Amino acid sequence: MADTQMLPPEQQICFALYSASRSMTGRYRTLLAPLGITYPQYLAMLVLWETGSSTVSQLGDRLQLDSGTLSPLLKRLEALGLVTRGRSARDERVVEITLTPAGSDMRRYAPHIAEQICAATGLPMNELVELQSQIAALAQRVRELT
Amino acid sequence: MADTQMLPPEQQICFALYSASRSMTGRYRTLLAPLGITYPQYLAMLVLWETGSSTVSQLGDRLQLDSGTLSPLLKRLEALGLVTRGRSARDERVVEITLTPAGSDMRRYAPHIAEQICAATGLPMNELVELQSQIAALAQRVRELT
DNA sequence: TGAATTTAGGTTGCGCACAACTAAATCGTG
DNA sequence: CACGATTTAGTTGTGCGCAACCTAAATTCA
Repeated sequence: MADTQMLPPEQQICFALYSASRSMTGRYRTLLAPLGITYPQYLAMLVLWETGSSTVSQLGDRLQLDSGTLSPLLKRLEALGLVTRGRSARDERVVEITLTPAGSDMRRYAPHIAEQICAATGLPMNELVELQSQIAALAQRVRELT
Repeated sequence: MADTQMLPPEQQICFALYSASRSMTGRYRTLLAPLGITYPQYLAMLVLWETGSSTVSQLGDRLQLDSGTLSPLLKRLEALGLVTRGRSARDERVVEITLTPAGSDMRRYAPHIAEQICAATGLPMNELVELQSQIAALAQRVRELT
């Protein structure tokens, strides 16, 4: 267990993740500015483009976010006219988030954004996929420590 | 450029980084709770344990954070009695952040924390180092796109 | 030397994250 | 069926991140 002792932040895995995540989010900030949404809002849109409609807790499961984050975020997407929020008839506890036509239309910009992001990494697609899966596996292992 | 088109968030590199970063920070939250500091505060302490004393902009360069984040963060560390803040005599624009004895003492807990974090990744040290350097390189490439 | 520029740090405002808490609806068991 | 436990969202409060803006001090250089 040689020298985990006092590594500088630059050589620690968590700082690499923290720093890389913020760098990538900054890239998204530029790309998403014309759409008027933030990166976490874009993540919610990605799920909705796939499902058409989701409950708050389904979005929370997909994005690993709780209602304290999602409730105000989804209200902002509603204020932008991209989604509607409404209580389920079957179960009044549940809030269904549904894309509006404007929200669906926005999907047209997604391919261009994804392409720009991949280019920004400077990695070929096969390496990108490999790195992605390693990081996702790491996240899951850490998350599952309760 | 096969299918960057509409991948779900779970298969995108940025979401992996974002999710992994939050998982790891959550782990640090548990480990740092006894010390009463947050992960970003811990990062500042790591730099100060190495240097003894730094200016705000030096900390900003190391951690890639601006004064809008660091100024209030450092005031909180000062309120906790871990650092002192004072204008440089040579250059009145510069604020020097210096460890207090209590701040230096806290260094004793660092090895245990680093060990717990490495264990939480579930990776052997050589793989951890390899992954860290790939992610750090990615972050730097993205950051350097201006 | 004195005006323009640069640099260092701080403030404000907004949007996450997350803990802790609340209210309402539903479920499960006796 | 009753009633306690669980589930679902929302609210509040704190601490980041970051853009935009501000002030003061130092530097440049005409």
